[in-house]
Amino acid sequence: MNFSESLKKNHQFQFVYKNGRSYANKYLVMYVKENGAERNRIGISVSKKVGNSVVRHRVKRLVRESYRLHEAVFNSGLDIVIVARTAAASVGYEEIEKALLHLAKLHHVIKVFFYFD
RNA sequence: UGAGUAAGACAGGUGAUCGCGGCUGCAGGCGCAUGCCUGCGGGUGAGGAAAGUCCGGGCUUCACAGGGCAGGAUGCCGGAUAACGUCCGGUGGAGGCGACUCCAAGGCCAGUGCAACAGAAAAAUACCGCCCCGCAGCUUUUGCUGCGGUGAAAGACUCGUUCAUGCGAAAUCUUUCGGGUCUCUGCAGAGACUCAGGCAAGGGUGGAAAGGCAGCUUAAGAGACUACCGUCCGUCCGGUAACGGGCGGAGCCAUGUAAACCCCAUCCGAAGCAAGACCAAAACGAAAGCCACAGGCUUGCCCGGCCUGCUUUCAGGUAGGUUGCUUGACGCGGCCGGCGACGGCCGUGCCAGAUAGAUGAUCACCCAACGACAGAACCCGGCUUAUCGUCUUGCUCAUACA
Repeated sequence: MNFSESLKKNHQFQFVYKNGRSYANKYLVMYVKENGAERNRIGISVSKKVGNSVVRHRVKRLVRESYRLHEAVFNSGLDIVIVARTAAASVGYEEIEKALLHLAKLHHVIKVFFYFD
């Protein structure tokens, strides 16, 4: 991804959980914390409650794809953690995409011109 | 055609756009350099179970003269294999009309233990029952009904067995204790008389009841005896063997359970890729050097010395990185050997190697249908479990036609 890296270490996730703000809807939970850098860092977490290995992997891909396609409209300099909830296992790409953008609006982390879309 | 059975193959496809991990070509940039970054291409990228982690092996490190014990696993026979609890071919048993399927299939006549409940009784017995005997009643010819029908100890004698002590068996006799009936008397007690039972077929209980079934014998019955079947023993033949078949003998010391202890035979050192190997920041440790710099102490000051410090080297080895990491008991094709598992030879191919973990999204078309179970993590051989469906081949049964 052009403008983003991924969060990898457990302590990085824990830092965002403790210090970031969070919003949630039916399918996803989003934590956001400014990191002071130019690039965004994104972490996706899918617990074992969601399903077996294949299901978890698929949800992760859908979330990553949704972010990738809308990467340009996000503000920069953020650490974002997205946690999938159990309901996300049974829905397709479109629902995940809507859920992601909905949470981004709640956080006010997307660029203004997107509101007039 | 239908039903079934066995073995095997596939696991949505094609195109377009955007996107990801290895590999690789070219161009540009950075760097002394192994290389790193960016862009544009090429090619490649999850499974039949990748799963459960239940067995077996390779590989790695540690341990190890040899032997034994303990512990664990396996358990009809022969073979295959690197090895196996797997596979193949047989044997025996169970199921199915059949194709075929299933089997923890060594030993309870080595020992010990257990067998709840039920049932009379669980390895010993007698509840009902069958027969017999005695008494009473009825009938009075058979018969029917009711009640009852002993044990223990010691000694003698006989027989069998033993060299003998002794042990065993059946009948008889004696003594003591005991049971029953009758009589006497004051409830206690005394006296007399008497003591004949047999069978295990059938019923019932149970997972299991002393080989099965038929006959003979009998009062009733019983391997007490007889035929057949079964069991056990011996022997002969066939087979590498498990085992099968024949002949002869023994009336049959006798149930189940060894996924009860146990016995017998065979096998097993431990831990795992977060194994292991290499490079190696920071911090810590050791040694040397330096007052060129800063601070403190020794002093009122200087020199000198010491500590912190700084520089260099070394050691261990953390974070991190590299490697192990995919060419292998490998795939495909052919030939040969073998009933087969499998083995040999030749040709040919390279087919994921990530490290928080790469395969996705959207659109269109095809198919009856947007499709089950499900994601590599060192690598193999198996087993087990999950699974929407599609297809191929062999065989069996039924029906129809010829």
